Amino acid sequence: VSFCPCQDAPTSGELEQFAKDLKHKRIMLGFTQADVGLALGTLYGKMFSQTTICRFEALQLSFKNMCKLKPLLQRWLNEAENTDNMQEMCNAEQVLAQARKRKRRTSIETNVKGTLESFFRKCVKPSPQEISQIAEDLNLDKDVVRVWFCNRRQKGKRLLLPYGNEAEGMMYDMNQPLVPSALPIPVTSQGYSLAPSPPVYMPTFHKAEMFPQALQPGLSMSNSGH
DNA sequence: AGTATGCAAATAAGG
DNA sequence: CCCTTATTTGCATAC
Repeated sequence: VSFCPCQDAPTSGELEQFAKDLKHKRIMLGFTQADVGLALGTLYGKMFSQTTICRFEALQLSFKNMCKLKPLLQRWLNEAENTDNMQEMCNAEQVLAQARKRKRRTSIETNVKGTLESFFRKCVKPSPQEISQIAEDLNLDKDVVRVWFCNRRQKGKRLLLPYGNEAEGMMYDMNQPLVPSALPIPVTSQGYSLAPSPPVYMPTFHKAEMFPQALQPGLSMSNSGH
């Protein structure tokens, strides 16, 4: 049998409340965001970074993502409030290092990135063999290079995407397929009304951050060094 | 010392 | 296995 990923589909209001609660109690109990992320690892075998916990508390994740993480954090909160030996859970990283399911994020050095860029200019889509070669040359993992090219291609397209304009309306409809009816919003019959691809949660109403990350503030081309 | 954030790795899902 | 598109996550570092 299967079970619905979104068991009880929290409402945006519930999420807001929970996030607020979590943060408050977390601080009361004397834990940092990093502690929580680590504890989730010992609790579920899936740890998270301080960044993610931070974003959860600030409701800066997509609605779906918030729903997915809520149960985990809910459980952490319960454990933590029961004054167990939480301290240990936050330090058992070594023993449960396998708790890290996700591959560690690789940091590619600036100069190496430059080299990759030059390869990219020569060939946007290298064959597996070529990728292996490049990987060897740069002393990187083959998959790291392969993924780099995938992400690079994706970025290329993103920068090329046509954006109508950045009107204040914020009603981004990107590209409506071929729907004759010019309905601004698809109106999903739910308490949560956002376009097909809700980028970020958006508690009340902000104005920025409507776009995932494609829209960059002002300049989006060259990046002045530092 | 924690927490926020920009950029972009890594991953999920359908081919 | 690899690609693409859409998203999730986190390193690094600014705050």
